[in-house]
Amino acid sequence: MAIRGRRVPGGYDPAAFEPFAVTVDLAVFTVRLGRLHVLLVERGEEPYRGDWALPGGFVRPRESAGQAARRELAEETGLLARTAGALHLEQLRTYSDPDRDPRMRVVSVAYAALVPDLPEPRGGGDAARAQWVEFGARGPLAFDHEHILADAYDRVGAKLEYTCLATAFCPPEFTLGELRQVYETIWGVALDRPNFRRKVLTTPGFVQALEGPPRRTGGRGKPAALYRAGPATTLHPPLLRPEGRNA
Amino acid sequence: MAIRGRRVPGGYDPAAFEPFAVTVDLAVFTVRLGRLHVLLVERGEEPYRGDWALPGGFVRPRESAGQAARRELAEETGLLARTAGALHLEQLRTYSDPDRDPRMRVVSVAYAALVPDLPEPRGGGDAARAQWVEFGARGPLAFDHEHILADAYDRVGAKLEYTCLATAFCPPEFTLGELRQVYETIWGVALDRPNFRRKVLTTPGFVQALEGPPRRTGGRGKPAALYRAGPATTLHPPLLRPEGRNA
DNA sequence: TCAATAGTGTCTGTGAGACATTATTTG
DNA sequence: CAAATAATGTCTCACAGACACTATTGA
Repeated sequence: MAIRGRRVPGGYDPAAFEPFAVTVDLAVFTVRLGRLHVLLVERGEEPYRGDWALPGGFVRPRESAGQAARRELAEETGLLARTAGALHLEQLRTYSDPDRDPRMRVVSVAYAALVPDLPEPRGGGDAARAQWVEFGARGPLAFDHEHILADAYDRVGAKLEYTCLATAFCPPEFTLGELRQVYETIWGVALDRPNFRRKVLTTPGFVQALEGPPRRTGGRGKPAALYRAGPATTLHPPLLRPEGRNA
Repeated sequence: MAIRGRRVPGGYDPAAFEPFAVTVDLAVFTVRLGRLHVLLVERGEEPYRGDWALPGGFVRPRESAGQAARRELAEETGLLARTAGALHLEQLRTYSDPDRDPRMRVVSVAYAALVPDLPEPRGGGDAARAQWVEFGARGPLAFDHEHILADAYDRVGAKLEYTCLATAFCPPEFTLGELRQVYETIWGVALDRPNFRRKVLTTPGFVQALEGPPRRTGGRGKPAALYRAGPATTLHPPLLRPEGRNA
């Protein structure tokens, strides 16, 4: 209560306060084969040895939490830093319960990241790197990571409604069917195809039709036109999910 | 990179990491006389001596950031802890730039609080307590607090659209005119009175009409019916501000 | 009286939900 | 052929914006 406070005069003494460790935890989502997946690591040490956990690590002395999150994301996915730098990363919130880590006082800044379907993250040659795990398929995670992951999932679902975030799950060129599948997968509902198409195409800047009439098939039916993500970042009006959200 | 990491085997050593201080900063808003106000303190020490800053303080060893924010809110407003406990407090985001405080490494978890028009915060008898300052009336704040305050303002404006948050700015019993003034003050736009009334009254659970026909005047015109905040927390569909939001 | 606010009612345009229908591919 | 997906079109209802109008107070 000395440094920023206005009640205790005199200087400040950093050593007077028990040190906090500051970490970042990442909830990295992708859509694979119509299923939502999360990047997880298996813990090799106590506590929670053998359990799954969110990837993460310490914030270094000269970096911000956002920089630490981006660095960890690049390390865990095995992507080049430049590629990882283009991915969507969003600060979720900070978890600071005094007992969230039994070893010491750790405050963790959680981030959510959305990536298109990437190759299996096995770049560095290190063992025990992160793996894609289907959302909800693995039991409780270590520490309070189950809680963080649930918060991240809620946030992502909510942001799909009023932002163009869904394109972050898609490759650079995608069909409207793939984009719709992102919504359906994350929200867990079926959307009316014609209405979805109308909504997306009439929202200025959401997607851009690719000029050359290339078409790509997603399996059986008629080939679909390709689109790119547009310049817009928010949706007006929003694309609300069918039954009112907000549990 | 030892504690949570899976690459460096062996135990962990807290002393190996430069200690971080963790603080909370509060952006406390209220509406007074149709103007948005923020709770600020004048700094009595270097750096930024004499500048205005957001109230805040250190997270103590055995409390979470949210508990610290609530404690600071009670201290700065001079309210009883029980009263402050009922106020709306929301974690905004965490600010962690390595150079945000020139003295040491401080990571700050920012909170936004919305309170009805309170008496001037002069409870404790201490000097240099927080004061209500009209939003935008004071020059740049100390540290990165100008940035935090701008983020808080954006967040509050956005949350008015899809939550029942506006009632947090009102006393327990309020008129629809007062509620509308909250929106107009924060959004900085004039709203159509009949349409606002229709929207609020047809949103289930937003407000509850008080039975006895008590009425209260807000100055000149016809007395208005009184309402209480309803049980709902979110608005479906949202109450969007006139010109598309999202700067 | 006027000015200001509360409250009611009406019209209209936008947009979303619920379809039907056609087109184009694979098995 | 059937099945699956893409794409277009149509109808309807809900709801928000833009008013007009009445009611009730204070100056």
